[in-house]
Amino acid sequence: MLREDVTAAIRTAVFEELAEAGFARMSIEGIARRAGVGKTAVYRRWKSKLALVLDLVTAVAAQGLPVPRTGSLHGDVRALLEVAAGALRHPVASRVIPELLVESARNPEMARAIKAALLDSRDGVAAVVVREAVARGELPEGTDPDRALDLIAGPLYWRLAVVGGDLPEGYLDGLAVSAVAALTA
Amino acid sequence: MLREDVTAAIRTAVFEELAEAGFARMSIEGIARRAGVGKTAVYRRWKSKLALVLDLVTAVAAQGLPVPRTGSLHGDVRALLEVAAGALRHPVASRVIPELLVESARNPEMARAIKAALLDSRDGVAAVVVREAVARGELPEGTDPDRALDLIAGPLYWRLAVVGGDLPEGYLDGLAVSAVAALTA
DNA sequence: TAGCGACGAAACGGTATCGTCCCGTCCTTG
DNA sequence: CAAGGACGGGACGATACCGTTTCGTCGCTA
Repeated sequence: MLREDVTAAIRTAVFEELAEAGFARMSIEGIARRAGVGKTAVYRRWKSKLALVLDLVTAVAAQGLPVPRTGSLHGDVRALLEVAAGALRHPVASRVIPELLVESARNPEMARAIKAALLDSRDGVAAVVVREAVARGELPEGTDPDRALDLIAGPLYWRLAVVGGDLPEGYLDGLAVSAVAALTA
Repeated sequence: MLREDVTAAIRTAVFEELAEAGFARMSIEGIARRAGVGKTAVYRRWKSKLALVLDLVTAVAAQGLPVPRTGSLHGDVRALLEVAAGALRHPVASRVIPELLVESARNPEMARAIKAALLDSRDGVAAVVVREAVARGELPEGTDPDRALDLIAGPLYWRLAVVGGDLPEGYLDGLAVSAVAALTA
């Protein structure tokens, strides 16, 4: 039986290595070293670096994303932004997520896993939010959920993950208002 | 005297390697191989991989960005989006830009160069556009140019560079309208 | 036409990681 | 208390780059 504490130590080490060095620079040896574990323990569980990361990503994806149901488009958007900002402000996640997104441009398997983990679930959430807003008459029929996600997630991702900017007091509030205005324009 | 055709071949090879393998995986040997050149030719010009890429980035940055002056906020935003979309649709640039942005999260020197190349100049452009829109009365005084850039560039970057989506007919037009609505909200 | 210098190729010793294998220890289970 | 198995450690040959050096070729220029 594989020891669960060893498995957990490896998982943690992978996230840290991924944040610090990135997927390309990350090595099995480095992971084992950081986890205080033999290489054997890693290879006993996963057959490659890619399989390891893919496993972690899908594990995170399985948790799913809560769908906000605040009763108004603005409320839903605000809640979505709050969740996204929480993730992107996490010092490890904020480096791991862009790293994996860039890596997935070169790796179809990675792309599939990442899309399932972040985009589809988030997209699913966006689709639900849009559908309910349409039902309430807050958005015109035929509103594209993908485009809605662009307008909601794009500015926040750009600021937090791309430019590396901070998140001033009240920024999310203003962004929610702007996103709703953009959606209804 | 260093031969200019050799230098050009190396530059081209760097961009291609950067797009294909990424900064971390890219090697001087690989660059020389792709350029059909000896390693010596590369080391004769640059002292490291980082110096090489930094040099290319600042060279691109030196070209600067045209400031749109269409006379209206909507026109300026639309023009900005057009320029950005042109860059992000280029098959090499669309991979190189996110790659370097992610790399710059780990490399202060890279971060400085990239910021100067893409963000500051684009930010400068955004600042000009915002200032003129304020002067025309299209935007309230005190509008934050950074936030404006988030709202304009964010959705497009998210779609083209992060999610890897396409650019449907008329998307930029709609995005320009949405961005203006978001700015004036 | 003679010489200088950049060129491509290739070899150098050095480092890092690969994935595999073996060893001796320790914990758990039966 | 005996046995099996996962453990950490480390050696293994193989591969890929590192940055440097040497060599012979080729194209300028004086």
